[in-house]
Amino acid sequence: MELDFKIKMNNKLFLRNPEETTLGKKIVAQGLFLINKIGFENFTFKKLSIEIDTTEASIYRYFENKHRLLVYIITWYWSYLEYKVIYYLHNLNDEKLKLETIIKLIAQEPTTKKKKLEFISESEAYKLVVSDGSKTYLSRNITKDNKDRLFKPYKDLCGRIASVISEYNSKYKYPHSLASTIIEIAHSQNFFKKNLPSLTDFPKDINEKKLVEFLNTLVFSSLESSK
Amino acid sequence: MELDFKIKMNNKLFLRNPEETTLGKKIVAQGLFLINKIGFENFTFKKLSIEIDTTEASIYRYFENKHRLLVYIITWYWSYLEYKVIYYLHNLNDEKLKLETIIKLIAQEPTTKKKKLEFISESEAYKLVVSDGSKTYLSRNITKDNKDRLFKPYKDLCGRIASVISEYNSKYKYPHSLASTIIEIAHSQNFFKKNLPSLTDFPKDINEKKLVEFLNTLVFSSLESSK
DNA sequence: CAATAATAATAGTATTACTATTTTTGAAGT
DNA sequence: ACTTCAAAAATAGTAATACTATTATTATTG
Repeated sequence: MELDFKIKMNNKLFLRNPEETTLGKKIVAQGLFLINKIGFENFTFKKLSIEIDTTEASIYRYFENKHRLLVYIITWYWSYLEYKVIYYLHNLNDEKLKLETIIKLIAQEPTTKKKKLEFISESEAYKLVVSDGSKTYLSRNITKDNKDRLFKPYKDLCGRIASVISEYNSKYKYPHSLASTIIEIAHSQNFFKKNLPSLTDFPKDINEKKLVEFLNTLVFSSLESSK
Repeated sequence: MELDFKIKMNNKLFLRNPEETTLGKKIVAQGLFLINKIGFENFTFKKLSIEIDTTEASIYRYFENKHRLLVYIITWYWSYLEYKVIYYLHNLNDEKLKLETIIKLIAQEPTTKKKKLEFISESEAYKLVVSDGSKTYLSRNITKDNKDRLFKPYKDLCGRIASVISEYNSKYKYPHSLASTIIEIAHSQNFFKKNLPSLTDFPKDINEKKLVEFLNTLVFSSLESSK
């Protein structure tokens, strides 16, 4: 697959654009690894600064706080995923196949490939989305963050999925809710599968096939019944 | 409604049982209000101690940290909700009606009534579940917390709902995933409705009627299609 | 009513989350 | 090559947070 595009990040997210310097890229890329390793709650700029051999204050010159770094990475992932959706849907004409493709893209953990252009690892970003993605909006700053348009990539992705849903069945009344439901459930079921398996019916070791099947039933029977 | 029961809390949750003392009950009840007011991230035992006119150290004698207090309240809510489910399903024979009742109980914010026996406010607990409920398990302690059986009430509730699902349609392959999906989506859609309305199709001011309808379609069309 | 156990308050400490100030680096002009 | 000056990063802080050890107070029992 060749994805050739440039993700434009919201500049409210950072104090200094991390893409522009070696240190900035290191903060984001290694920050992502460290958060996944020790958990967002335990993650501090101090620990990251030791890891990448710089100082706390230098990191603060790029990001206001660790929450903004989290939103930066998660937001990047939503934009990246939207591009992937555009790319994979490009040649498809069947609306059902389009939705099935979207569900797979959201629910399946990407296999690690050596990143080329991007300094952010896709598979690490997917892990972070599953374990900490909802923390971006489950915060007291949500009103301000929303005004700063930080959730635009997530809304754009939902909006795009909602359009495909409406094309499949224009009578269906809840395309946006169904779109956000697909995303949220794909991630929460993946999380439960790994950590609280009794809340699911998926075997822990196996891949996401059953989850994809579960989501397909959920989505298509809803959309069929209201045709 | 008369619910007459005693919720038995897991004693791994606290260092000293808060139900046994006036101070303990104040910590939980007022803690819940304060978390809802300022947000879990901004909440500290110091701030709570000022609010209820005691000291930080006294609160630490009851709860190891603020995360445990959060889990205490959320866990209490799951147990309370399971009792409510038992109570409301008691006289029902129709399986469809049972599931519809469950969906309503989960999705509708309870109207505040003066609590009698319980020192925890049900409607405040519901608000907390919507905004911070998932933070109980989205933490690095999940493996240890799970071993301490902290998520038992949530699992029990899901298990009970899964049973009703299986009774309605014994062929359906994902009763547990569907049960946890109902709970997670009811709360995340309620949260989005309030904070990021473009991710839903529900008008902000109106009650949960449309959300209930959305969930009903989702659940029953899935269950019908695989009969 | 003294002994002792339970409870809570005082007074700490280490870490976290930042910020102000100083130093270093590196490019531009002379 | 050498100064100038601005950008970048490091040093050295501070206030708040998340706890803990110690001391004091209160309640209970022999």
